[in-house]
Amino acid sequence: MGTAGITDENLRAAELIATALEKAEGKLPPKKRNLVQAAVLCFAEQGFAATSTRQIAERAGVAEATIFRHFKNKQELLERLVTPLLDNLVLPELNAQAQEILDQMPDLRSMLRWMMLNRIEHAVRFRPLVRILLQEFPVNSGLRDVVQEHLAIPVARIAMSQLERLTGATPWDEAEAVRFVRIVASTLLGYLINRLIIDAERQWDDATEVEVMASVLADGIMGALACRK
Amino acid sequence: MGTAGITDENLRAAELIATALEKAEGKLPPKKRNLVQAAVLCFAEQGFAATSTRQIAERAGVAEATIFRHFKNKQELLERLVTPLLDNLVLPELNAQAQEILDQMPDLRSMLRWMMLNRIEHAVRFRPLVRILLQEFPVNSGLRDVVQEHLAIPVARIAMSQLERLTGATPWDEAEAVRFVRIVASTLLGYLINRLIIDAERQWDDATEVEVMASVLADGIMGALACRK
DNA sequence: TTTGTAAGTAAGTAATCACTCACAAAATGG
DNA sequence: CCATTTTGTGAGTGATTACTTACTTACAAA
Repeated sequence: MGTAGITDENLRAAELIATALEKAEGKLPPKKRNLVQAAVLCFAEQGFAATSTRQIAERAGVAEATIFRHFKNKQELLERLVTPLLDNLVLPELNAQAQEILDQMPDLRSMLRWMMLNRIEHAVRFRPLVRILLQEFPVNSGLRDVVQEHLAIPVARIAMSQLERLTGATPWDEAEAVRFVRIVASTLLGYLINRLIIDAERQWDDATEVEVMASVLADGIMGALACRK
Repeated sequence: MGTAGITDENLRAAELIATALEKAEGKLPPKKRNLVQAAVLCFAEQGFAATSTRQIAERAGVAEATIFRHFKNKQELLERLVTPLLDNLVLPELNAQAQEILDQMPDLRSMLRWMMLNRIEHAVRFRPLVRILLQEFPVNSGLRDVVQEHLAIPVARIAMSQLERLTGATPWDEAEAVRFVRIVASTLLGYLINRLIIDAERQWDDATEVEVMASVLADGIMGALACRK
């Protein structure tokens, strides 16, 4: 079955997300755990506004009122799903493990290659969460703020320092660096949209794809810096 | 006022969209025209699912029933907004005017520069439409099909032929070319998301931004092709 | 055993949803 | 002028919405 694999993967991802949430909030009561998993799947499949609380409750095998025992409203259910995950899962791992490895990368191309593979791996594991973020980002200003503060800003900070270290560009032009970071982030984001949403069924060879992206980006950025001089 | 400018721009864009729609469907009855404009604005601001038919009708100064006089349901209202615009506005202009100019571009970098500036200009003019497409793309499969068939495929075809002409790469590796097209499209899309959604208030100097993007991409792609040999 | 609290729910609430219908006004064509 | 079609609407439809209330059950500490 074409989609069955992805459905299975999403189920596993939802469990992963619930477990990750427990690390932030302490052990969840069983029905609250079910609720979280069901909500993740519904929001990812249909979007936030198109998902009803009744639907979430049914999928979780729980009474609708149980949702409002644990979350004050639907919006809070969404944000309490996303925020702790970004804070307790994406960021610490980014700051601790990744920072060290990144600092050992000898050149821009290796750094980009490792960073992209690492991010893709995570996005695939937490696919439903990524879908929710992509969908709700433009329309849900509460969520947009969360993503900006808890994801975009810290990531940009790390990216800037790595770029400064590896390009050896002096004097350091911050405005231009922001443009480079945006190009790299856009390339990765565009790949993820293809990989996770548009063409999720296809067998993707991440290593090959990343090799091309890292090569183009590293060459391009180095070239742009060189001809400025 | 910070947002007032954008609100005004959106109002003008909605009129533009309605006028463009008239080229496809013939002159619209006045209230239908109002409805189209109101729907565009509501969908762009809040998303499709979060917008009620009542809200659209009120904004258009029209009875709710009038919507269903002209459109068989809410989903059809959305698709009848998007499809004719892509077909009668984006595509012909892309095929006729642009193809000639593109063919005269001497190198990859100039081609990318012109193409990106051209697309950005259009995206800014039709900002609400772009927002709708970005928002509903992941969640609305009907709309996704429309965008794929009426936008992505034709655009990719043109991009591939230009890339083949300007890189002078032989033998021509189609799989690799798709990757290049994806990187270029991702870069442009990422810029548009920043420019139109995340940081819409800011004064953007498109020429400068495009110069950097075109430079990085052209250098990167040429470099990647060269070191393959 | 008592007491307090957290977890869970059946049965509601009023409001809102997309959509229909019967009918009037206006435009159109002969 | 009449006949027909198009455009527009007020007043509804039943279904569904997010959320509440009053209540029971489970469980742990005193």
